[in-house]
Amino acid sequence: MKPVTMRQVAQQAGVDVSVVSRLLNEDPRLSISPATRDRVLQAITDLDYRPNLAARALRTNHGGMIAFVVPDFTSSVYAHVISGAHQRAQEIGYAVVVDALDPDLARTARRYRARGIDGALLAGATLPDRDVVSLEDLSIPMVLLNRRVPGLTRTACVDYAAASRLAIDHLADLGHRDVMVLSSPRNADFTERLKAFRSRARSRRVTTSTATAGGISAQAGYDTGRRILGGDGLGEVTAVFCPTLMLAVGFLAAAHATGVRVPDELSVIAMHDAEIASFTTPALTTVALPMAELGALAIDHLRALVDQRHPGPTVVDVAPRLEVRGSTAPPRT
Amino acid sequence: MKPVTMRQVAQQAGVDVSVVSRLLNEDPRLSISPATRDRVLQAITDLDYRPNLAARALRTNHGGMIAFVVPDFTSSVYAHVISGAHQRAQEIGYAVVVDALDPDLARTARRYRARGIDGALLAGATLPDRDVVSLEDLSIPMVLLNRRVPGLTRTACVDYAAASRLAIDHLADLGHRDVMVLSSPRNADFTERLKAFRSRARSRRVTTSTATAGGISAQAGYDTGRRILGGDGLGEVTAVFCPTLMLAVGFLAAAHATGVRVPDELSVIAMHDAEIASFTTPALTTVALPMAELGALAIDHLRALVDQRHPGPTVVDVAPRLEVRGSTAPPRT
DNA sequence: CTGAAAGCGCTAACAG
DNA sequence: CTGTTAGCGCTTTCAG
Repeated sequence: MKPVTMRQVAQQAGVDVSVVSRLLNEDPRLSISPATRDRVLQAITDLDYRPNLAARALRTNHGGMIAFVVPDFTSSVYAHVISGAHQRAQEIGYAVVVDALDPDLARTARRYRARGIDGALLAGATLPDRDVVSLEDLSIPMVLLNRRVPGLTRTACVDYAAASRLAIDHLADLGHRDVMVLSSPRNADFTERLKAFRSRARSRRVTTSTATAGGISAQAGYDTGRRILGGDGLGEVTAVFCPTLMLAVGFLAAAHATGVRVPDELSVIAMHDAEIASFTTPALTTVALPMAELGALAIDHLRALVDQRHPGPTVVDVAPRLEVRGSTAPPRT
Repeated sequence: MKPVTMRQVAQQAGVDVSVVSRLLNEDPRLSISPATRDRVLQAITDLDYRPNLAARALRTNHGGMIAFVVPDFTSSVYAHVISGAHQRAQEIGYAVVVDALDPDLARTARRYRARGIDGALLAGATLPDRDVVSLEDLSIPMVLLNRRVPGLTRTACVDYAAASRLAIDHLADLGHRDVMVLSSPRNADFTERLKAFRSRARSRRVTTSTATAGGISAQAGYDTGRRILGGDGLGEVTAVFCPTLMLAVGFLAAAHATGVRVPDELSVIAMHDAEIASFTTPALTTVALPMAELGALAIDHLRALVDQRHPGPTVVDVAPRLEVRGSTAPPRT
């Protein structure tokens, strides 16, 4: 009934617990005879022994857990990130705790410390810059996801520059010269991708204008769409870039509602890809980003910090991919 | 730098650690003078003391964590459940670990036990019945989500009977007499809602037929839609019931692709609601279910088990709600 | 009403 | 190459 302890393993193998412990932790300066080693290993499997992590944590201040912190569980943006993170964490023996974002990071870090959580991945799109720059002196390491802040190395990002290149090049190649981008002041992680987008636009001699949306939801996209398409405001604009998938879904619905035909009158392209993009009408052209890899690499980054190493900023090395579907076409002449 | 220990608190307050401990744990047979009590409480806040949960776990075999186990992180079905579960867990001082489903529940339970995870919530739609019935004799308690198995009390479900009543009544009131339901053999949790749906249909004298889909994804819905709508197979059917939202999204796209007009020629209604339902064309009529409450009540159920109590099956008491949108209308005469 | 003391299962420094 | 030992921070029984 009660779980097997290391003591029992040692007894069964006829050695001391310290031998078992050092074998399990691969202590480099342990030289063990193959015979006893085998006996210990045998005992471990025979008894189906599992180390008690609470005891280990008590001893080492090292609980073998990382936290994944999100501002909102219901926004599915991070599903793929967490999936990749979980898988990698599992491989290196860490468990993943999910938690809601508390703006007081110092307090959060202390809470985690007391729980045996060794580090945290932060989906901190809504945090003010000033809270984020002081990530270095928290009581546990934290890595910021998909957002860059000057002077901060504790970040892991996908390659928004490459993604923006893909999006702009696609539009420019189709002949678009005037693109509107949706923005959201509340989402600090947009700055990254919008900056990259605008910069690439300049080099392709594409003019960009900006419309402000009230968030990242489909509703925000819809409202913005109604506002823009409802008036006479489109002007020379022949394409719209949405920095988020749901924003594009809402925008598309607004286009439908106002009778603006996509892609005949207006092209729409979104950053990020998910199943839903294939099932809107028209299906959405998107730039697919390697979010699972982001999660995995963020775990590696965090683990390095936990092990007292000092990695530079992580940028995911898997290339973004353009998914051309029905929402983009050459502009009407 | 190092976290404050109970020792320091005791020292500061001029008492023994055991007093602090018993105060913190609200030991019933501790009578403490208000004066010392206050001194201790003061010391705790002054030093910003936080109990070391690893130490407590070691002592009590009780880590203050629960696991939320899903077959797949990227399917967003459980976002609201986990949100409600997390909130409730937080309120009672539990942390939530997320994990991927491993069909070997006994092994999982032992792994969790070694980690200080006190119990688990199981999104076990894909588990065979035989694995699920023996939930009672695992080394930690587990509660099955949204699925009922005869003889098993460790479940927490929303009220699919009420939800089905809502769906059928809506269709029947509109005048539909012949409804097709989408099913999926791989998803054992469908049986519950489909049974409820068919039973209510009988009492409203609505005929039901069944089409088998290959899963719960939009792609599955699309493929099924193409198969059904592409042929000459609709017959007398004037409405389709989808037991999952994404299935309906895909089905709608198939209707569009095959030129079947929704809701003029065919009504579509889905179980479960999410933002996307408002932004399809036409917008989807759905039955919204209280998934966050399900999460919260599942936590309560699990906590009762952890505390050695024996609750009966949990059924969420918040009523489902019909969200009438554009995808349902009276049948064409 | 409060203190002393043992020990949960494990790690790591040191001794043999 | 292996054993001894001293705790990590907390809970809990038993004495005062």
